[in-house]
Amino acid sequence: MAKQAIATIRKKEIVDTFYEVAQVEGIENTSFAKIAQRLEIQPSLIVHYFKNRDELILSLIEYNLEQYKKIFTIAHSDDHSHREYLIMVLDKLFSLEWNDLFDDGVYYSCFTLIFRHPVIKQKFKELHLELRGHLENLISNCVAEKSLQVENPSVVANHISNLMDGTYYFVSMLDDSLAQKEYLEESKALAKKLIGFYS
Amino acid sequence: MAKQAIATIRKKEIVDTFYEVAQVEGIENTSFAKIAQRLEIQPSLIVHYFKNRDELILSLIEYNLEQYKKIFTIAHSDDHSHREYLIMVLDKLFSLEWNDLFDDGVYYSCFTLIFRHPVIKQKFKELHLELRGHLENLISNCVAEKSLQVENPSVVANHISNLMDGTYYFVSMLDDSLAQKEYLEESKALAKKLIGFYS
DNA sequence: ATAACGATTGTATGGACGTTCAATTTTTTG
DNA sequence: CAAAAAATTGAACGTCCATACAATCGTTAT
Repeated sequence: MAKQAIATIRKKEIVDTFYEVAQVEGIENTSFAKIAQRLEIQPSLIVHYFKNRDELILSLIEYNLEQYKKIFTIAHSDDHSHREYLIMVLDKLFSLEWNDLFDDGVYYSCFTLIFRHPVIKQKFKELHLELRGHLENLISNCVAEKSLQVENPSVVANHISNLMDGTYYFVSMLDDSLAQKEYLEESKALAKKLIGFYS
Repeated sequence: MAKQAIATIRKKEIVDTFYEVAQVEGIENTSFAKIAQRLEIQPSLIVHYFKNRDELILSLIEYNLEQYKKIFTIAHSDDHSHREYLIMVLDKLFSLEWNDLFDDGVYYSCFTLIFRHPVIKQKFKELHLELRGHLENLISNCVAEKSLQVENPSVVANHISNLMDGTYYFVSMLDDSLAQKEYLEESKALAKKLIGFYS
């Protein structure tokens, strides 16, 4: 195997394993030693690739944010109108599909780092602004298509995003996934109402 | 001073100092030694009062949740109608006054513990359900008073709460407090709209 | 007044941590 | 095939940590 490939794979392996361990133990309790043990390598090899712990955490965060972003990606086939597409996106946004993409515990743990690390804060901010901009565009498309009447797409995109973020925050405190779904449905209904779509 | 009083004061001192250090260093980097140093006592004295780290963290969380709860407490004088009171509460909920009550960084750090500690999860859940119930009551009072027309106070209380939680989550990524205020205002406007109050 | 008790100190321990560095193995390059 | 470079090992270091424990000091109760 080419060396370049080895380096890339190893780095990915290490970040993945960091993620796995962090899911169970929490980021703050995930050490080089634990990651190395699970990978059956020496801790010093991790240092070889990541130099120090901060760099490793930053990689974890970048991985996390990439995953987060994926929730928005639905193939936009020409079969659908912008309106239909927007509805599909909303259905996905207020579903439990996030769980397949990332672990809430790890995600929120990374998030808390924004309060002490300006660079991380910036990354999170950019991601969220991007997603909100994306949602705004979808709404604007519908307005242009005249399939939707929304006065201020930007504001509505913010409202829906806030609603969504707050709903996930809340349902993460619930153990019953049925109850989670109901709360998500309730919020989704409001989201649709906000764009003037009554289901 | 009575021994009982000393014990109570010391415990409070320790939790307060934990909080202070955690604000700057993060919970995960706040050790017995650091707390002790700031208080000019021996680390072992902390152990004397808290037995182990988990117990200390639990106390921190309880302190945090008490503070959180305070945002809802506004004296309800008889001078105000339920409707006026509700508006006052909403104004407060969507203000930056939370910052005076607790540190967002510490709060979210505590929150992330819900994903690995069922007891903590339960505490957070109860708090939020209580606050949502409280808000629902305020709305119901207005409906009874006939100063508001809301079909389902419970659902609307959830919507407003989700909106609020999501808005704070989002504005914590912003550095500019003016921008924070604008986003909060935007969300507050929707909250008022949701109860049929147009300002 | 003295015995008991809680508050506090001081010291010690063992373990985990991040990181370093030199040595060794494996792969690539010329 | 030899030399260079990268991957990996293994051992070691100093630091900090949570916690244990025995000793002391001060207060309270009898």
